[in-house]
Amino acid sequence: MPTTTKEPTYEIGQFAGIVGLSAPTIRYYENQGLLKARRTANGRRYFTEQDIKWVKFLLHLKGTGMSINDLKKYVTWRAEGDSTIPYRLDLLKQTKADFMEEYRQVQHHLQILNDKIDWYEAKESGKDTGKEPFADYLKQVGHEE
Amino acid sequence: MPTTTKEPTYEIGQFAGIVGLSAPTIRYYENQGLLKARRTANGRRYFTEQDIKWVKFLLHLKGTGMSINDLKKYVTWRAEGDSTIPYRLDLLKQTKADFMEEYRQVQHHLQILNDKIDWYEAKESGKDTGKEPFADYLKQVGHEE
DNA sequence: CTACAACTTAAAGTGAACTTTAAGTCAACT
DNA sequence: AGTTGACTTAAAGTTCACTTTAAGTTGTAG
Repeated sequence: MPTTTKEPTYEIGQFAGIVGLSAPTIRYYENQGLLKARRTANGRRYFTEQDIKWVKFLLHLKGTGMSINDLKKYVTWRAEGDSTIPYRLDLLKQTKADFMEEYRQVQHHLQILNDKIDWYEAKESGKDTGKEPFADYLKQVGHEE
Repeated sequence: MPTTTKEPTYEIGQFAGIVGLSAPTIRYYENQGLLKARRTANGRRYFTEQDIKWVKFLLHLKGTGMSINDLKKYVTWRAEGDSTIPYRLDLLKQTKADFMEEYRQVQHHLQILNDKIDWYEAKESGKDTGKEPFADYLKQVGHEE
């Protein structure tokens, strides 16, 4: 008794929905060479579970700051086989380094944003109490660099 | 003995250098209403230490994800006085909420990136030893969502 | 068998945030 | 006084990552 359940396939619309992109974006990615779609006899694209995993992986890389162009490089090298692993590794490491740098800066930006929110909240609550000991506090939180 | 040291002022190029933007970008920001420049008798812009602080603050907000349009709203409300503080606070809080959401996602993306780097490094070091116990490891780190 | 939704293509359009260009004015140095 | 570099403007151009359009084909439900 063959329990060979055939792997499900998806047309572009369904596939797009699953990976959280639009159908045109999927076509765009295919044109950019980031993914390749199988075709039915009538020329319609269809995708597999593997494709879902692949796109999700690409989106993770993209989410760390890799541009479409970076992804293209990666995909091209990947297609060229194991000899390009050092290039791919360098690219990923550089991506990580850039990410970490951005991360640090963004932490600082968040700090300032939080300070400002606190500042406004203190000011608002002060408005209600009628008191205003905020002139000093104001200076204190005056964003020095 | 008057120690009244006059506050230094900067022309657009110097100012741009200090805040880390280009002169055209400063002009662009001024056109967008994000900052206002004083002018000399001859129509040249000049900027003060206050302007430096202001732009740096804007860049911190921008760095947390606020668009030029968001910044415009903020600046407009700010110019309208204390009555708009609730709007400004809402905008900053929403910015923070969006930021935190993005932050969470990006943490996950980084995790995947790190996994992949580890995976490539394991593969590379494996190539040198000649051993290959990586088939299993490979599957383990096969990015499930 | 006829709707109608979902697919196909190539090409043009969009929005965000600048950047570049062109033509001109002005300040500072030798 | 002349050259050079920094400024002035408005407008057009650039880049990125899609999105929209237009015209046509195909699969399915009634």
